[in-house]
Amino acid sequence: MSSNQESDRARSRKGGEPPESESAPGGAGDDAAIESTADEDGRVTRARELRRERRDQIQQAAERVFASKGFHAASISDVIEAAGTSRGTFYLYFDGKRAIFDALLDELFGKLKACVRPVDLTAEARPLEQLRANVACAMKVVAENRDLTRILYRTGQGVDPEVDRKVAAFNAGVTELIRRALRGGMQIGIVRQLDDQLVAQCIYGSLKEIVFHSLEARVFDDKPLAHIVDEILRYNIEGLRGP
Amino acid sequence: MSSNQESDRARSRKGGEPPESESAPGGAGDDAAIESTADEDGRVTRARELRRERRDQIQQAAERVFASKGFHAASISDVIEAAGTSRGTFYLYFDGKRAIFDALLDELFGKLKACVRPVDLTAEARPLEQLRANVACAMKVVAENRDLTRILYRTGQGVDPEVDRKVAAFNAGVTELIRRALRGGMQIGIVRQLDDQLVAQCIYGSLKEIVFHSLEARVFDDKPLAHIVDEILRYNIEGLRGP
Amino acid sequence: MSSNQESDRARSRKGGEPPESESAPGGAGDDAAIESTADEDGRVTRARELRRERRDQIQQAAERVFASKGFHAASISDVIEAAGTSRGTFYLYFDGKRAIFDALLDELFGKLKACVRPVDLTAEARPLEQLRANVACAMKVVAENRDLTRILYRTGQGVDPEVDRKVAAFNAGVTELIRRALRGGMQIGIVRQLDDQLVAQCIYGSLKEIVFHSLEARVFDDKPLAHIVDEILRYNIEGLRGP
Amino acid sequence: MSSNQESDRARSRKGGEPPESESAPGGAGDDAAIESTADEDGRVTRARELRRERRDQIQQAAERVFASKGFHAASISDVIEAAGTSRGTFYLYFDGKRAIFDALLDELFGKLKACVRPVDLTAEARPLEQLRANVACAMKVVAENRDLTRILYRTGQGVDPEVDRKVAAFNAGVTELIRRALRGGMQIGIVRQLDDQLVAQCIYGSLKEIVFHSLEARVFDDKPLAHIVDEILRYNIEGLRGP
DNA sequence: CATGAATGAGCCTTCATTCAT
DNA sequence: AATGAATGAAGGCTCATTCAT
Repeated sequence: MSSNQESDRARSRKGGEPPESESAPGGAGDDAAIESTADEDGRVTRARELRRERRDQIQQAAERVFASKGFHAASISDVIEAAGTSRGTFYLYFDGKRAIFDALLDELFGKLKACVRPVDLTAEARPLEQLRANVACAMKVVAENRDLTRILYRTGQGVDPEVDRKVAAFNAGVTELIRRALRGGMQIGIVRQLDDQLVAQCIYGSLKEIVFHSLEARVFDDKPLAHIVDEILRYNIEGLRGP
Repeated sequence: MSSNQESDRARSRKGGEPPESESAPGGAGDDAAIESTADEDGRVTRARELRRERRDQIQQAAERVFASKGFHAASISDVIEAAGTSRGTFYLYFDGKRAIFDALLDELFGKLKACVRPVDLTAEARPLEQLRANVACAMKVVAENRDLTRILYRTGQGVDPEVDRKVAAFNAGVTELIRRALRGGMQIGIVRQLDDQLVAQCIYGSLKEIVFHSLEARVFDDKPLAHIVDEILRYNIEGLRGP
Repeated sequence: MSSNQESDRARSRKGGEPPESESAPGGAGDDAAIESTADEDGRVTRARELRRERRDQIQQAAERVFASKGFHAASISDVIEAAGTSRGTFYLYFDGKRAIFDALLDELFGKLKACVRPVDLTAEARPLEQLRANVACAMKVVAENRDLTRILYRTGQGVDPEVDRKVAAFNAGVTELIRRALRGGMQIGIVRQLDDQLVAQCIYGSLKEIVFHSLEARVFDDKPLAHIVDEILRYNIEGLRGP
Repeated sequence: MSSNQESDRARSRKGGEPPESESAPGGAGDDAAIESTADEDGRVTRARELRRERRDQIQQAAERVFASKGFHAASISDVIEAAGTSRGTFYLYFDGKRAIFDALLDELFGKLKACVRPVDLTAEARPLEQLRANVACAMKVVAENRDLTRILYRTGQGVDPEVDRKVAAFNAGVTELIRRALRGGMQIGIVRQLDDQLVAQCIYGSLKEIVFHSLEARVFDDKPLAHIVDEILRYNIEGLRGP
C-alpha cells in the first residue's frame, strides 16, 4: 500500500529539473528584456543549485544514518535530524524512505559501473592489467563509499520489490560482464574450458566477499590495496593448486 | 527499544528445558504417591513432547512466512496465522520476533556445520573427495532448506546486533575452517603459497554466491548437483588459466 | 489508494461474529466433554458480548464526537479519548475513520428504514393515518438520534465516494417509496395528476428540511410533534391555496 | 487551530479594497508632481484591474477544484495549480482555504439573492407570475453556477463555524422571505391558515431538493425548466389532493 | 497451558501557511 | 507584486508485546 503513494509534488520533480519557472506571467514590463532575462536566468540557475545542494544534504544524511543504523531501524526522523531539515522539506525532495534508499543505490551502482570497463583480450591490450585496474577501481570506489556500500551489504534485499530488482539487475550485469570476458578468454585460449555462467558467479562471489568483508573489518587499513588485488587475481587465475 | 524487552515467562525458559512441570500445582492429592509419580513421569514426558511439537509447529510456520515475505515485512500475526496458534501461545514459546529468527538461524547453521568436516590432507584420505563431500553436503542442506536459506540471504544483517553477531560468527567459522585447510595444504605442498586469510574469503565468497544464486534461480532444477560441485572445485583448484 | 486499506484483523471480523474459537486445538481431555463444551460455549458467548459492548462503546463515542465537531474536524484521537480506549483497540474494531462513519450511517439508515412502511391506499386502510404514522415515526427516530442525524446533515457528502453512494442510495430509496405512493394515489384518484418523480422529490425535500432544521433549532422542544406532522401533511395534501 | 491564523498581510486587505498601492514604493521621482499624479491614477487603476483579474482567476480555479474534488479533499496545491499561480500569490489574495470558500459562498448567495424579489400580493401584480419568476430565476442561477452550487451541496457545513453561520443565515433569510409572503397571503386570503414558520421550511425544502437533485442528475438536460417550475408551483399551491 | 483483547509507542505522510528573495 | 522552498503540527495507522481470564 504505502509504497505506491508518492506525493505529486515530489514525483513531478523526481527525475529531473525544477519547473524552470516558465517565465513570469502577468503584465511584466516589456522593455529591457535582455537584462531581465539574464537576471532571471541567473536566479533560476542559482535556485537550481540550491535545490541540488539541499537534496545532496539530505541524501548524505540518509547515507550516514542508514549506514549506522541499517535501513529498517532508521526512521525518517533520524534522517531529517541528521540533515538538519524539517520533515516537510524531506518530502519535498524525496518521495519517502524507499525513494531515498533507491537514490543511494543508484548513486553507488552508478559509481561502480563507471569504473568497470569490459576487458579487451587482444595481446597488445595487456588484459591482466585491465583486470587489475577494474578490480582496483571497484575496491577504491567501495573504500571511498564505505557508508554507501555498507548500507547495501547490511540491508540485503528485504526492502522492497523495486530495490530487490535493482540489486538483482546490478548483480546480473556484473556477472554478465565477467561471463563475456570468460567466453572471450576461452575462444582465444587463455581461459580453460569451463561453465561460464557458474564460474562467473564464483568470481563475482569471491570479489564481493573480499569487498564487503574488507569494509567491516577495515582490512584496507592493514593490507595494501595492491596486495589484495594481486591475491584475488592470482586466486582466480591460478587457483589454489601447488606447484 | 522495544525489541529488547523479553517477557519474563519466556526468558526463564530461554536457554533450556521446559520447567519440568515443577510438581503438580494446586491441591494435588498426596496419597498414592508412587503411582502418581509414575503417572506424572508419563505425563511430564508427554507434556514435553507436546511442548516440542507446538514449538516446532510455530517455528516452521515462521520459516515459511519469513521466507516468503522477508523478515521485516512479516508480522507476528502472519506467523501465528500460519501456525494456527494464538498470539499468547507464540510468546509462550518464543521471546519475540527476533528470538524466533534467532532460532531459525541456529537451526540452519547447525545443519550446515553438521555436514562440514575438516579435511584430512594425508595422501590416503583423498582430500579432494572430502572437499567434494563437504561442498556437496552443504549444497544439499541448502537445497533441502531453501526457505531457511532464503531468509538469511534476503534479510541481510539489519535485524539486530545479536543476529549480526551470529551471522558474522558463522561466516568467520567457515572461513577459519577453509583457512586451516589452506594452511595445511600449503605445508604439504598441494596448495601454492598464498594469503590464506584473503583466499579463504575468496573461496567462501565463491561458494556463497553459487549457493544463494542457485536458490533464487532454481539452478538445481536445471544442472546436476555433481556438475555444479565439479565446476566449483575446478575453479578453485585450477583457476581460470587455459592450458 | 488509502481508502482501500483495511486491516486484515478488522476486516476479518467486519460484518460478523468473532471466529467462534473453532474449538480448542491440541490434545484436550476427551472425557467430560459435555461440561467442557458448556463451559466453552458460555465463555464464547460472554466473549462475544464483551466484543459487542466494546464496539458499541467506541461507536457511541464516535457518534458524539462526530456530531459535535463534524466528521472532518474530528480525529481518531478525539474518538478514542471519548471512548476511553486505546488507539490500537479502535483499530481492532473498526478499519478506520471512514469505516466507523459508515457504521454510523448504516445504523441511522437502518433505524429510519425500519419505521417507514409502504402506504396501503385501499379505503379501509386509512392511508392518511399510515402516512401520519410514517412521518411521525421518522421524526421520532430523528429526535431520538439527534447526534446521528446531525452527523449526516453536517457532513454532507464530501467524505468518501462510498459514503456518497450510500447517502444517495438512501435518498433514492425514500424518493422511490414516495413516488410509488403517488402513482398508486393517482391511479385511484386520490392524488391529482402530476410529475411523480419531481413531486416525490419535493415531498422528500420538505420533510428533510423540517427534520434537519428541527434538529438544529430544537423545535421539538417547543412544538408538539403532532402539530408538526399535521402541518406537514396538510401542506403536502392541500397545498397553500386559501379557501 | 491552524485555520484561525490569518496572515497579517492578507487580513489587512480583508473586507475591502486593495491597498491602493499606497503611493509608489521605492525611490519614485518627486518632481513633476502633477503629471505624475495623472500617470499614477492611470497606473493605479490599471493595477486595481490587474488585482481583480488575478483574484478572479484564482477564485474561478478554486471553484472548479472544490466542485470536482470537494472542499476537504481539495488542497491549496490543487487550486494554485489550476489557477496557474504560485503559492505565495494565493495567500496574497486570500487568507487561506476557508477564506476562499467564503468568497465563493458570498458569490453564490449574492447571485441568488439578486434574483429573488419579495412578492407583491396585490391583485394587479399577478403574484403567481412573480413567484414563477423568482423560482425560475433561482433555478437559472443554479444551472449557470453548477460548480458553485455543488460545492455548497456537497460540502455541507462541516467546514468552519463561520461558514456554517453564513449558510444558516442564507437559509434563514430565504425562509423568512417565504414566511412573509405566506403571512401576506394569509392576510388577503389567498393562502389558507397555516403555521407559517413550518410551512415556509417545507417550501424551501421542496425547492432545495429539486434544485440540488437536478444538479447531480442533470435533470435540466431532460426536462424543460418551465415544466419543472410549473410542477413545483402546483405542488406547493394545490398540494397532492386529487379532484 | 492457551487465548486473544488491549495497549501505546512510534512510524510515515500530508498540507496549510510563512517568508526571504 | 510574485515566487516557491521551507516549515512543523497534526493525522491516520501498524504491530510487537502484555496480561487477565
